[in-house]
Amino acid sequence: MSILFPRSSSATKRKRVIRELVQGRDYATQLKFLLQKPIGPDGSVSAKELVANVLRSFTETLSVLTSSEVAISGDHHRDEVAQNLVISGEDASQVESIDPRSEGSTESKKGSKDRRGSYKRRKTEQTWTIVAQTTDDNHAWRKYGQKEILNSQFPRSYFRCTRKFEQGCRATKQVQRIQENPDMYTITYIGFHTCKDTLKAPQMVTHSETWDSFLGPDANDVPNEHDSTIGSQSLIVKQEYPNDETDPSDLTDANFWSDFKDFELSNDKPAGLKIASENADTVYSCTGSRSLDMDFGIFSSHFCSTEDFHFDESQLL
DNA sequence: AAGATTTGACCGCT
DNA sequence: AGCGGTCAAATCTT
Repeated sequence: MSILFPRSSSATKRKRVIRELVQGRDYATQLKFLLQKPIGPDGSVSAKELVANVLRSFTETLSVLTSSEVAISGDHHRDEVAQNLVISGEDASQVESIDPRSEGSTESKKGSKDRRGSYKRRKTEQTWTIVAQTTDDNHAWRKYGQKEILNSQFPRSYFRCTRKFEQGCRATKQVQRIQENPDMYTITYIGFHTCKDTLKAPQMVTHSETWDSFLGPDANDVPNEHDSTIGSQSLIVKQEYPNDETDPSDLTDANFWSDFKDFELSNDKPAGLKIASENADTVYSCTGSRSLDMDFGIFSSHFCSTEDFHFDESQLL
């Protein structure tokens, strides 16, 4: 990979660029919010598209910048970045689609120590975290572990997709009660669902049962096209790109999260243009630069109106 | 009986 | 060394 920013000289410059871009995008997000309020059935569409393009432009730039940051870091710094950014091309060590144990297991695993624990950590997997009142997210999960966590009063539970072995779905999540507020859970999703979860998790999120209710009455500005395709069918289409092939109509994550900001804005927040509230009931943060097309189902029904999203841009800096 | 959960063991990573 | 993620046998639930 090529190095776009010489590390020593341009590090601060790079940060500045990113900061400015982030800021600019936030402004565009706010503008978008303003535009969509007095929405005329026909009038504001082009303006919205314009703003969406601005947003996308920022997002793309950020994406390029940040991915080059990955390229720069060929050292320990890499891990830190990798937590936050998608690594192009999956780590070869974790591409197993189906757990090798499930079949074969021909090796002598009984006699001596079994092979439990011999796995590759999925460090480069995209992760995102929410704080919510429910752990239910319309996906079928199978609990596979629980751990006491240091300095944490509540244990952390580990779940994998029930389709892991059937379909090689690699999605996992971790759930932990919040110490300060035991009614709430921190839920960390790791990896995307690549399964067709027909039983519990309809990937298709219908408009009426999700965003409408989520957004409230006057949040009719349902995402479309690049702008924000959350919950719309185009997301489902993107399941055709389960890995990292580039989907021309792909959303970048940041675009995606920007749209969640919109939801926050158009939700229960009074006209104030607060993008990320520190005291939000629900914080949403994301790592990874891929679109979240596999998992919109999780947002569909459980983000109650008091919840907020937060895309933590500071992770990029 | 099959699927889900529990729980101690195992092991990668820092 | 020890934390945390995963495994898998035992147990529970449906």
